[in-house]
Amino acid sequence: MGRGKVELKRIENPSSRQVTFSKRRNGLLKKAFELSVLCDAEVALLIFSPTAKVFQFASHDIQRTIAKYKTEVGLPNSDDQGIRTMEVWRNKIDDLTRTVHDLEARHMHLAGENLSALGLKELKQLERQLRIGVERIRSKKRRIISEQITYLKRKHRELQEESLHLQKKVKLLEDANTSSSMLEADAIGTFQRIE
Amino acid sequence: MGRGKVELKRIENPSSRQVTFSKRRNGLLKKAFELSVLCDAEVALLIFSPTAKVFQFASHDIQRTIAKYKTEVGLPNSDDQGIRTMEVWRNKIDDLTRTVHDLEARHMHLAGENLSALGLKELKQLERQLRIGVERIRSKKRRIISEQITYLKRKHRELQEESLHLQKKVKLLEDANTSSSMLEADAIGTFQRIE
DNA sequence: AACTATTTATAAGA
DNA sequence: TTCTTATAAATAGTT
Repeated sequence: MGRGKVELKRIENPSSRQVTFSKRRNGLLKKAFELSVLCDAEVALLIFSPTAKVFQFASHDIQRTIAKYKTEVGLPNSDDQGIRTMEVWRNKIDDLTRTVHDLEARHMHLAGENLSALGLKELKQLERQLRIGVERIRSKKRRIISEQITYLKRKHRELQEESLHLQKKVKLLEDANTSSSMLEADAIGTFQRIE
Repeated sequence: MGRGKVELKRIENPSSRQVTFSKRRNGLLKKAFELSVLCDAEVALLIFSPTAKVFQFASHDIQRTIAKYKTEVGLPNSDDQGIRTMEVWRNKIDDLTRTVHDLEARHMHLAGENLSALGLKELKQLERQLRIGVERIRSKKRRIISEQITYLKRKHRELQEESLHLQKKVKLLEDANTSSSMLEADAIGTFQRIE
């Protein structure tokens, strides 16, 4: 409808494409509106220009129309999917929360708090657990201490030996000093290096 | 465009409304298509007939177009909101997971396992904690046991008294039996009730 | 943005 | 629904 027939393909000339877009967009919006009025239809029309501008017509609330469409078409309505995902996550959170509560309760029990709900049997078991724990910790402590003692003894021995060695050296140097004072500087240098 | 001009208002005659809907719907869909091709535009068109039938045209993926529209218009894009909610939940899950790990580690320590990473200081503190726990548990145990003993003693006393009482009753009945056999049935009834 | 020659859409009728 | 056709409306190309 115009002076010439147009081929159904992208208009290459950018400016005439822009003009045509503007004209036809208005026509389309108008016709969408007319359809909705004349025929009592629910219409939603979204147009993005190539330059990413948005134009829209909606005879009713567009959110609702879109939601209705999604339900109607029965696509994996992203909302539904979201709800399912949410449920999975909620379950995960519930699980974790329960685990945390359990652990906190156990922890309190082990700390000897909040024992009111426990019976004699549970208390006995708990005590046994704690005694085992204490024993293990003591044994670990003993091992650490014994290792430290071993280490310190060895260190002590080494230091003693070194001390002895130095003593000898000092003696030697003192002897040398009495016979020749030329060696003194050198000897002191050696001493410092060792220290 | 037609034999007569039409007023822009709902067509009252249902059948002609239906006909007009059908014709104009096709026209609209066609024009939407043409716009998208000629002008390289992204177009989405949703039409619900009054009878709730859906018709649609979309030049691109309609879900994406809708999402794009929502973002563009800056409405509380349900996707974005969902993503934000998800992030909050993810953080919650991370927090809980960390808490669980911490608690499990503490628990293992209290059980005297996995002590390798701990130093002498931590071990001492741990031992102290456990000793306190053990002491509290023992005290609780003692209290329970003492309560049980008290209860059992009382019960024992009560039973002794009851037993004595019954013995007396039996004696009484035996005495009565020798003097009058008319009372026997009644007496047995009483006995059973008490038991 | 306006104009106008043409094409296109469609109302009414069959 | 579909086809036909007269006519309204839209719009391509021009100014």
